[in-house]
Amino acid sequence: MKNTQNTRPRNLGEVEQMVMDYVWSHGPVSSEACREALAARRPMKESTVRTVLRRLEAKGYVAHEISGRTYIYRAAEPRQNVAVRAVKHIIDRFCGGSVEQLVIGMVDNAVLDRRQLERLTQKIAERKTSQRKEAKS
Amino acid sequence: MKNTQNTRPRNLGEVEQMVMDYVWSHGPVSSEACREALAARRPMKESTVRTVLRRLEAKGYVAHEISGRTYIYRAAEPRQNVAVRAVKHIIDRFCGGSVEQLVIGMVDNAVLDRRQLERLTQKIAERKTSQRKEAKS
DNA sequence: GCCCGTCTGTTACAACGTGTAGCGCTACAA
DNA sequence: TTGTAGCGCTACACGTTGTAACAGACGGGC
Repeated sequence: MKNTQNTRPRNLGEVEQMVMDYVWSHGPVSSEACREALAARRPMKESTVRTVLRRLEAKGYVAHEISGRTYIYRAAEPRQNVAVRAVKHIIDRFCGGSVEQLVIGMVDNAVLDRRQLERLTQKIAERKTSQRKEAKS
Repeated sequence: MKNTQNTRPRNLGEVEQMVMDYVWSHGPVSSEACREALAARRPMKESTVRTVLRRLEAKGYVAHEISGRTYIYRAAEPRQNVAVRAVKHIIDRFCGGSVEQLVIGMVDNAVLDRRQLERLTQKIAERKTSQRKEAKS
């Protein structure tokens, strides 16, 4: 419904990931701001950053608005959504859609423990009731 | 502890994925058997399949044993483990390790519903008690 | 013992993704 | 008007993946 860009949830490269992390953490940024912020860990020319940002936009990860003459990039989607989609993809790919097997595996691998799961179940129960209106995707 | 091959959980390509799916579904296979099985959906030369299999082995996804003169490939790890590791990776990368946010997001995105989660909590409770012996990685 | 078919190892190559960046054009400020 | 900040376009090197040919080795039948 909003898949204007690409159909495949392509992974991000290392630099792309770094940039996205920054955009997600600190709201809207200009390419220069971004470059400066990452300069310590990864020195890049400004044009490099811009290219990355542009590619990220092509992939649908960010969108830009223009402030004066400067492009201000902001995340198109919150981090969490991307994570969820990525996980969904994994589930489809590896588990044939069975989330259960995955979650069980997560518990077995100590990624998730029972206590967390219980808390989650609760939190989710709340959410669920407060938003059961929309059921179409 | 057994990371003899690579450190990064590189993604599989499309064909690699298909091959892995086959290996995971049907136990140990020869490259020829694999080729034949996938021929319908994707015709490939036998040498192509072999290359893919060899690369998968280099990546640590499969291992081979020799039967006569033929290489028999088998999955090095069950599907589920790979899925879990992939998810773990996503969690680290996107959620700063917070599984909760992710799972909540999954529910919000209808990837997981409360009923499933409840069932899971139960199943997991069982598992947990029947294996609390091992706590080391 | 020799030849053949079968399997494997090696090598190649094109397409694509990603990191990195230069160049030139435009528009605003002095 | 001219300098300069900021953007689009283009390029290129490198690694990954899909695809495959070719050559060497080995085991079996004649």
